[in-house]
Amino acid sequence: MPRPRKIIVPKYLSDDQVASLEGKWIDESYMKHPVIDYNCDVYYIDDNGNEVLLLKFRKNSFTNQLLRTGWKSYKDLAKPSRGRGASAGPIDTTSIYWKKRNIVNTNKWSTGYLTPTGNKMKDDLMDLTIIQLQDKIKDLNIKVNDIDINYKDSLIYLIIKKQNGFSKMKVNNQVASNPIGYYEATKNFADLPCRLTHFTRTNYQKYKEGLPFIQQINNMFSKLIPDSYNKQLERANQKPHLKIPGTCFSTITINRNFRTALHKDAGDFKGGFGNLTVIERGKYHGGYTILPQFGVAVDVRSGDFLAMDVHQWHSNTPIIETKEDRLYNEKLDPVYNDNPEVGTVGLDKKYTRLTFVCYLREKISNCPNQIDKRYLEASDHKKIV
DNA sequence: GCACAGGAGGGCCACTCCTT
DNA sequence: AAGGAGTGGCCCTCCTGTGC
Repeated sequence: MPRPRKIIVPKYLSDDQVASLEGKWIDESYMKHPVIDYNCDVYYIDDNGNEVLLLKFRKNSFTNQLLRTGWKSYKDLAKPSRGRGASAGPIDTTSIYWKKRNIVNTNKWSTGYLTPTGNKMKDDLMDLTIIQLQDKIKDLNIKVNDIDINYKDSLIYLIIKKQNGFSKMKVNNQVASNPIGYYEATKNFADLPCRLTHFTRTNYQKYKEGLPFIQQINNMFSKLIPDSYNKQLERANQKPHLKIPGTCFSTITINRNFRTALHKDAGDFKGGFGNLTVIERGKYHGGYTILPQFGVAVDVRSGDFLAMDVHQWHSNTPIIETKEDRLYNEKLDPVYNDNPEVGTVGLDKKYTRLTFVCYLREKISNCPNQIDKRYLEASDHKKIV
């Protein structure tokens, strides 16, 4: 195998410029270099003029047998989620998912919505005349500006808001993406301890069966970037009961047909690298992993390995089905039976692009050394304990 | 440089409806 | 009756911006 190519890139966008693109779609126009689809190490020049490793990419890093293992074990584990933040992209008000709902307080990639009670209020208020609505506004002591007072819609929403018909929670576009493996304590909704995530526990067999695939991701990381690997392994070994066996990872994010908008990964070990691979079925083009600040993009395909600094802004270019791709994909035996009416982004497609991002969650190291065993083992489909 | 306020983030599960 | 799938609510903590 030829020596991997080395590329050194400047920052084409300032930190502020790239940050302002958070949550936005990034396309191939941000590429300043031809797409990387060969073995390659990319370094960037930081603000002090130092060469810093940005990514290492290696083609065909998995045997077909391991890819089959990964596919079989994990193809169904990319559960739809409304909480992926900026990476889920701007709220697409025309999408199947949002057209079914009444959304409010929409801002960039997150939005509120009318609760079922709010929807009911809306139906009832629609029947009123503007005069009746204005009276209601006065009765309820709602402040209203000179413009809104003349618009039925505005008045209706003001009344619903006043009567608590807005969701308290904000959500993002629904995409097929969720964490598998271990998670630190969460004290917001429920008081959950450090644990194996519930979805991992209810799919425990599949999770276990796929581990040889995950361990190969680990091995690639170890081989390519030994310094960072050892740092991360040492950190992971502080909580051996909360790491994926035979790896330096706590957690894997599994995505299906998920084109991410611009984001930085949150929650992972600051000194670590994100380790990424893809398993695909059917045909598509694009979906490059792009770092727009540095003008580079990588075409990560089935069985390729990418280690990258996920604390830099990154995204995916559009995933395209050409006419030929579509004809081919139409003839594939279906392996999923998703209901496209639900509107989870990407699940209407016949091709499959599974991505695996393996990392160590930063706060795992704050977890206690003793954890109730029930949070760390297989579960039936009932309550968490 | 600090205190404070306000907003954003977010995994799990109860509930409903439907299928077997 | 038991399950799967879809839907939407739970509310604390962290982060960021602002004003002193």
